[in-house]
Amino acid sequence: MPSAPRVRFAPSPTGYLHIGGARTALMNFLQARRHGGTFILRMEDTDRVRSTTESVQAILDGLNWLGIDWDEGPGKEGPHAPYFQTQRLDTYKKHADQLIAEGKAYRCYCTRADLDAQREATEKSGGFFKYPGTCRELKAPPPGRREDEAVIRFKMPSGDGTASFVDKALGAISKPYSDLDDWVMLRADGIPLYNFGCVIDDHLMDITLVARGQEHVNSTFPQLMLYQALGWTPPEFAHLPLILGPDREKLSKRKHPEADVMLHKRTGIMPEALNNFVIRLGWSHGNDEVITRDQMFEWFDFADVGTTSGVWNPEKLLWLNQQWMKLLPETTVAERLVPFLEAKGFSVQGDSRLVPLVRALRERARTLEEMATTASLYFRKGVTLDEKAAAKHLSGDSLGLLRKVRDGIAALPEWTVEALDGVVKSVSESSAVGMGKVAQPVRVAITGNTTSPGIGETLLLAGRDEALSRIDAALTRGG
RNA sequence: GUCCCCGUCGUCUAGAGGCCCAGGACGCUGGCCUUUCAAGCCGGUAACACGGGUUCGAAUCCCGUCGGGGACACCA
Repeated sequence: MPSAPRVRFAPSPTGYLHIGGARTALMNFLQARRHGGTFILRMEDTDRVRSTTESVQAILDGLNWLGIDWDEGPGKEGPHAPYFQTQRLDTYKKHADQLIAEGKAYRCYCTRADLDAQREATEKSGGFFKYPGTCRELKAPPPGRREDEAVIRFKMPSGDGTASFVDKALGAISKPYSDLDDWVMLRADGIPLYNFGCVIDDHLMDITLVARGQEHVNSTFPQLMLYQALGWTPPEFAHLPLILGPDREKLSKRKHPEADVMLHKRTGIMPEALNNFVIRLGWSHGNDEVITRDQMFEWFDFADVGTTSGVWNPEKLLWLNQQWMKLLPETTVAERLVPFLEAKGFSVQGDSRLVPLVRALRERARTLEEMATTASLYFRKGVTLDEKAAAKHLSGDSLGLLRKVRDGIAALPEWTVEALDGVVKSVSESSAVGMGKVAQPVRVAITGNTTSPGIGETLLLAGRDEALSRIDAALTRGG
């Protein structure tokens, strides 16, 4: 490979950023960074009915959230602008005209209705439809038809050759010409189809390596034919394994909600974790699991990409997310937690308990959303006691112990985890009972339940006033 | 249906002929730690799809079978 690769991600803006697309983008981005190359973002917005500007924005937002930065593309006009295919129409026309002039493409006047009928008939009889070349040798429009109504088709080379290429991920792949047909390059309105726009742009943008999902391996063959017809050297290709849903079918927007990158943001997954998870689907570096961005830059190479499709594993994503919550600075996690708490109606901006909260809860939550849910307990006024827990821990001798703890902590000049724990410990010792016997009633009084961080932390998190008031309420209730 | 690609624990994977009666991770599970719950630590569970070759030797190479996925548009 040339020393400075130029790679690209070319999504079609017909919806949100898909998880598979995000991984393709990530890998291309990493490849560029690792080898000092350039990463280009190009919008293949040639599907007139489905492409929307909202989708363009959604894709940009998704990439930004994941920290995947492009060097050339929307908002970063470079030497190969524009980066929207619908703004490059005259370029496509020029090349199409050239191909027609050279006899390598031709105008086709067949109507869609005719073609559809033929296709249906062929398929009904069990075959697979190939364009029969009806208009291949036409010199002029049929009677009553005009040139500007025609689509332009690529003329496949005749004979029994074989198209082949060496894929960086899959190895040698080939397909006989006889399996290919004369495909449409340009619609009558001048808007290109995928195989045409893609090749023209990849070449003009000096792309050296095309890395895309495996669903594109078959379209590589007609594209190769086009490079040949144009006299251009094709780039290298790397076809990445697919990401499958739990049903083992290709992750799709329609059937799999987890295909939406931003859904994960909303459920409290962090970008570090999502990138980490997704890069490990189809690629690995020895036994490494938690991988930082810098390590990705250092290690990633398309040569190490696998060949087998991977199934989406939500459990592992969750595990990775927790690993990342423990790895990232507490303050960073705290900042990210704020919106989730605000969504629950708590204004916590600047609250001094945020960082201690993260410290206590990140070992007990796998997502920011989960952490926020648990954290709500400490921002609310009062608490609802779980009946079973209260019956067990807020009765009899326990209440006496709880009272002693209350008196001890109320007398504390300053609330710190150490001081608070110290009170519980001394009550346990002076009363000659185990720590659990003392801590559990306090825990139930504060959280309403039997599980929480360490008892000192729990008290601190609740805050002096709220903690005392909850204990009083428990004492009152218990008689 | 045709073509293309793929096939190691339930899942993600290591493995590029002997280091593998197959290693790691998630999950599940036993234990330790412990004021609860986690986290952490230690241990367990579980796989080379099948059949033929090639070779002194195959998870690794070849062929076949079976299985899975993908592509077959004036979508990308």
